[in-house]
Amino acid sequence: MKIIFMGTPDFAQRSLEALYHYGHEVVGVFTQPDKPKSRGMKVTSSPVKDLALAHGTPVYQPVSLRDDAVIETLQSLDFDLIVVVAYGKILPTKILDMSPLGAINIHASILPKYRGAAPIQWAILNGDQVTGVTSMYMAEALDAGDIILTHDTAIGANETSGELFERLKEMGANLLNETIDLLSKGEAPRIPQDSNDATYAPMLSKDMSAIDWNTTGLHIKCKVRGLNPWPVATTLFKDKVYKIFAVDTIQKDTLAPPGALVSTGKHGIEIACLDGVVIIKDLQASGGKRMSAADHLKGNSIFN
RNA sequence: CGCGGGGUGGAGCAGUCCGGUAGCUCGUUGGGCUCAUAACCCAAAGGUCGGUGGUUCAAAUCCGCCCCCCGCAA
Repeated sequence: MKIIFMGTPDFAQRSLEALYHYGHEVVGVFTQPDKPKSRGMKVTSSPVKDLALAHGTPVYQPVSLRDDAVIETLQSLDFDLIVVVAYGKILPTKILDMSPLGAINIHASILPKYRGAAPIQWAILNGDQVTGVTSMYMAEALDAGDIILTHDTAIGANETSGELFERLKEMGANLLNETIDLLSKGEAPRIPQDSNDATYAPMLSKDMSAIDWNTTGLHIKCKVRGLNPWPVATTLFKDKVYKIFAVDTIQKDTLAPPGALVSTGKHGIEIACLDGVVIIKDLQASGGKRMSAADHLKGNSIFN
């Protein structure tokens, strides 16, 4: 099948890789423009672009899709289907209508739950035990198109957003392949979403990093897992900010008020919360490297 | 040239401003104590102080250049 692929981050890259792997003809790739990034503000290209170039596929990086030049580009390409995975731009209906077999999208949740930018993280933040990936026909509204297929998976009790990301990336790529199979046979179902069940997963931000110790241990653990690897849960201790990468809840009675230090040891740093004690196992002080709580305690006595 | 922090025995840190025998906590090894121990006591091994050039009688420390790691901002 002749496909135009639109995507940007590594999650999308994996799906593009699957398209190449299964022998589809990728006639063009759209991805976000190169941007100055990270230390030194070096101009960086997206993972999708890198892979496309490695395969000799033409790459297009329009700033806006509402541009006649984009329409002309698409008209010049011979394709059957548009596949969108984490592109980061809204596709105008004008473009959706140009595709003979339509446009499909891979989304990292079981729709209609968690429409939006950060479905993986919100599934963990909310303490869900199951999530998955969905393929759908694209519609005008955000992630509201008719569903084609879904695959679900259990979320591990200690799984972080980063780890779940890696797994769903694989599942998404496989789901894409199955979906295209069905489409090419004309057997793809079209199941409307019930918008009444829809929930939204907005982009995460640094503003939500601070841990509120006046909540339950389970809640705190979900937050730490969900915000790892970005933006990472943080806490203020003696006027210094610490990034918290991993915690566990333990059964322990304490008279210490939420947020207070209970004890330290090889196993970690124990902090009181609303319903017990949370043990910090992996952290990073400002300006420092990430390390285990035990290592941190060796040269930093502030917790003692 | 976006802003800032840092590279010191295996690990985490101090010492750098005000050059002059490299220190702390943990770990490792050996020994001791103990019914016993991840606890305690004693001892030992282990570092060209990121690299390089310079200043100096003398550089972890001052100056130049380079490499690597981290945070912010995007």
